[in-house]
Amino acid sequence: MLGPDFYSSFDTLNLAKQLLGKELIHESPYGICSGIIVETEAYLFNDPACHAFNKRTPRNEPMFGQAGTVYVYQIYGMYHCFNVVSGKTGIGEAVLIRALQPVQGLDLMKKRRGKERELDLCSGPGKLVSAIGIVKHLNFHSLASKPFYLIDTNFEIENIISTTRIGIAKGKGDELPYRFYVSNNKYISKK
DNA sequence: GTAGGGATAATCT
DNA sequence: GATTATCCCTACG
Repeated sequence: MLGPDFYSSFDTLNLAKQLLGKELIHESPYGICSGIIVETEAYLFNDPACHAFNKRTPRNEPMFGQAGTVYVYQIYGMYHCFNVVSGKTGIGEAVLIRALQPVQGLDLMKKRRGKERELDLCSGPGKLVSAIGIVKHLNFHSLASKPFYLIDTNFEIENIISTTRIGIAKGKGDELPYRFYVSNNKYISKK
C-alpha cells in the first residue's frame, strides 16, 4: 500500500502524472474492485476551474486537508466524481481521477454499472465511481488506509500525453494543459 | 460512429 | 436563480 509520504512527495501536477499506472483498490462489503489509473486531471489553487479557487466552503473542505485525502462530490445532480487531495495542507488542490483500466471485480462492476463491455465500466469520472462503489461516505477518508487505497504496480507506461481538461468553460482554465493520460490505452474517457 | 440535447439536484451567490 | 470537473439515449448517415 502507498503511504502518506507518497502523496505529499510531489506537487499537484507531478502527482497527477505519478498516479498513472497505480492500482486503485476498493474493498467494499459487496466485494473487491480495482483498476489501474490511466487518466487524471490536476486542479491548482490559482486555477479558475478549481473548486477551491474562490474560497474555502463546506463542499471543498477536504481539498484543504492532507495530501492523500479523498474528495468526493456530486455533479449534475446525479453523478459523483472522485479526487485525490494533493499539495500542501491548507492549500486547496486535488487530482481528479478520470479513468481506470479494470483489474479486479469485473462482474461486480458490470452489475453496478448495468453494462457488459469492459470499455464501458470505468471510462469516465462518474462511471468509475459507480463501478468500484465509491460513495459520499468516503469523503475525507485517507487513501493510506483500508478499505480504499492505492498500490504500486509493474504497469508499463510508454508515454504520458498532456492536453487540456474536459468540461471546463471557456476562459475558466480551459486552455491549461492539466489533463494527463497513458498513450495507447483504450480505457481513457476520450481522445 | 458521431453529434446533439435532456436528465437532475447539490452548491453557492 | 444560475451553474455544473457527466452520462446516456436518440437520430442520422
